[in-house]
Amino acid sequence: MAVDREQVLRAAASLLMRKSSATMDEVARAAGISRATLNRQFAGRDALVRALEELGIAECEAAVARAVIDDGPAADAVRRLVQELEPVARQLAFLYSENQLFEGDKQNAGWARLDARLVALFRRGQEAGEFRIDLSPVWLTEALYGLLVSAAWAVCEGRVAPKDLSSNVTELLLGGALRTQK
Amino acid sequence: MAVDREQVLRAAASLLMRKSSATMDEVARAAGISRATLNRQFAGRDALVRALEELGIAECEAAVARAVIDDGPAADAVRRLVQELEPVARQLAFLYSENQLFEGDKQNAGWARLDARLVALFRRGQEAGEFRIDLSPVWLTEALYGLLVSAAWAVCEGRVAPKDLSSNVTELLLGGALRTQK
DNA sequence: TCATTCTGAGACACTGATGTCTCATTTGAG
DNA sequence: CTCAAATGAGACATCAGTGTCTCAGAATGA
Repeated sequence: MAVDREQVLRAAASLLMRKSSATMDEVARAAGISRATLNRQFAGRDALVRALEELGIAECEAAVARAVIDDGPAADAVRRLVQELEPVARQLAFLYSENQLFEGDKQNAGWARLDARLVALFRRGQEAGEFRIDLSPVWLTEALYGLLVSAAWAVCEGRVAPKDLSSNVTELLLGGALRTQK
Repeated sequence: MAVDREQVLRAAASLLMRKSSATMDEVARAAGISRATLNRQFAGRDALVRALEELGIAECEAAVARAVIDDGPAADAVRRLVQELEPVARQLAFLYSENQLFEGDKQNAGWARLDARLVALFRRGQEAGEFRIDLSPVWLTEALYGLLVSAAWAVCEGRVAPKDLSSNVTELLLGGALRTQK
């Protein structure tokens, strides 16, 4: 028995990303368990979404850790980061559209921690002369999230090849669309 | 009397962007009308969202037309486009998270028309040697949407100044985060 | 083997949103 | 002013989703 809690969360994320209005019954069926068991694991839909958020944050933080973003050139750090973040992109896309998470006044502090890490990375790149200074680190952080989510959607709809996801995000974020002579 | 249908739609968009789970009653109150009248104007929540989508598409197409994206350098066309698209960004952000719109098999053809226009713009830029060719026009289009939505969110949460929205999107999309010698 | 624990299926009541209706009131045109 | 049209407020039934419960059956471990 022993329901694999994490597997349930992954199935839920996968379904909810495509259909955020999915029923608890649909979520349960997608996870291969019964609605009763789903309710035993997560006390209500809200708790499920919160757990999803918690898992997403944890995986993002793990990705940040693996990418060792404080070492070496900031541009390379961004490349590693996006690479590591790629598997989390789908879940991020769901959480991104779940703005219910951000309207309460008890937002998960994990996002602030993550933001701080990324903002620090971009600021480091600016201070090292790698990144332009007319775009604020906060905006660059938001843009990174946004591009990641957009790319996940595009892949999900078959408009972009999965293998191109990470390079697309990285190249656009760092280099932009214009041709430049480096 | 004569309820201003468009004003109702704008109020609904403004509310639904922040709280996509808002009740029809809340929407009505936000628009300054009664729930009965709201239901007289839009037969059900679904019809309301569809009308919102229709309005969003129309405004985007109007913005595209005003930006005359087929004239002059593609980069300048993108700048004009983002400038014109800025007022629609909030509504776009709502529609972007309303993935219910895209799961049915009767998607609004307006999106395809818009996509085609933008894809053509980026392709033109590539053929003119302005844009790099290792990022597909489809991806650049998705990235434009994504950055616009991210920026709208960032502004909405006070992380980015409203006046910087358009330049942030344009600069990042075209030039990227790296410092380059042009 | 037995006992414990967990699961699945179904039934149940409850809640909240929705759509519809009525009726008094207000608005605006003629 | 007069009247038709539209609005607001409220009541109402309906419905889908939810959370809880029970019970039988399966899995697990001693």
